[in-house]
Amino acid sequence: MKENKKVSTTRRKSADIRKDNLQLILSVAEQRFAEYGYNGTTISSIADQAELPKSNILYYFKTKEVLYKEVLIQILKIWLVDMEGMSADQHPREALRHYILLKVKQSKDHSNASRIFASELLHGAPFLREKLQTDLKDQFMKTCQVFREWIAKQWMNPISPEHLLFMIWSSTQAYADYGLQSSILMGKTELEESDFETGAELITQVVLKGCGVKLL
Amino acid sequence: MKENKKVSTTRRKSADIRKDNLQLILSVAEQRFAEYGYNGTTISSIADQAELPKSNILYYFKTKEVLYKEVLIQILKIWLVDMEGMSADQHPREALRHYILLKVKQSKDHSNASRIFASELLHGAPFLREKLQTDLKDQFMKTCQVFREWIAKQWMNPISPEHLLFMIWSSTQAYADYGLQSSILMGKTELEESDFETGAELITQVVLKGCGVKLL
DNA sequence: CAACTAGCTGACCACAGGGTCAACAAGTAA
DNA sequence: TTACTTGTTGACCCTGTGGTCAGCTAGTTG
Repeated sequence: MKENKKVSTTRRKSADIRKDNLQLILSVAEQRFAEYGYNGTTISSIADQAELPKSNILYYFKTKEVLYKEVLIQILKIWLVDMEGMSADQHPREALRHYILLKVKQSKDHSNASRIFASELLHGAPFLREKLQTDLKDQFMKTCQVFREWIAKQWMNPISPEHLLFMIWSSTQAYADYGLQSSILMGKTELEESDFETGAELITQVVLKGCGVKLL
Repeated sequence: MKENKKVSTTRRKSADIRKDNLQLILSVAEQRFAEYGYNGTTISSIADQAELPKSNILYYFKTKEVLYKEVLIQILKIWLVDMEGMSADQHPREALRHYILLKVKQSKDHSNASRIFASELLHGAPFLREKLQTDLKDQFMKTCQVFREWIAKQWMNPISPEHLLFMIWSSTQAYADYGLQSSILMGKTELEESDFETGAELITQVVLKGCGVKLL
């Protein structure tokens, strides 16, 4: 916004530099952490891929742990927002269909984020413990409450809301976590758009019918 | 078996020593790898927990990678055996119920093994690639074929066998992978026997109804 | 018993990886 | 321009870790 004082080289404001670099580093870090896990990822490798010196990474993120946690926080936000979409006044037919579709889409479009999250849980959530006990638990209980109200309205059979939610989470999440292996088993190099669609549709059908939700 | 020549200390045959130590190391390694992943696990930590000197571990397993692979192989075997249980002449009502129960039980009784396997898949199966493409894929296709025959006999609705199997895998597997987090969300320190039962029952019901399998 | 093999282990090494730091460059504000 | 803040970086350090090795002890075999 300021005038171009001296040379024609693009001058960048400090704030912009900061913002851009933070974003670049977070994005590269997400990829590496997803592929190699926390311990398998080195700051150097992130630096290389981001084409920045290692010291520069450490300038923006004091430690590797701080960087990793930052990545995790971003991911958790997405998770929570998705779940908020479901409310008791919607009919489970639409609400569940929409949520399942959304989760599978997340698995496809943000597979790195999904996988980091899964890996973190798998190893006992050493970095996310507190957040889980507060933020995620809150939303979890709200969603279970929604399920309970659907049951009360006889819109679905009386089944355990907690376990149902686990089932939906795990089966949708699988398209990120095990997408690569699924494709191997089906003899492809990677899952195609249509696989995600088929998967989402199947999960939706099985869940709705399985819960006794009236279709149509 | 030999006489106690010198002191009263128990004399052990070389073969026994070898067998015992291999077993001990594999078992400890399984725990550590499950909890901390491949890169997060150090040979020293395994040595400490097994109460053996580090060098002794390296005496039995030339490298960390060899040890890890050995653990993986054992796990894959269990997976394959479980799946073999299902055949086309059984009715899906019983076969699926049994398989789901079995998988949830595996998640409970062999949660470490299950988690290592999941973690390996999550990070692209760098050590298991070939085995997946051969052994697991074989069994996968056989099982899909079983599903197809059930569909042909109109014992279940015409749905994608591949995706159905993924759904069963992921939702049963979740009781190992995310068991700890599930318990946090439900306000417990760890999942109880009854949680596994409830989970298995819910998955069974949802899958059977969802696939249009006639109950009873 | 002697000769041999299998099991065991502390000392050691090379090196990778997280993190520090001091000096310098580039934007900012007066 | 000057003074100050923010960004950048190579050199450096230290810990931890995978792995080697030489020498030891304990079982095995004749």
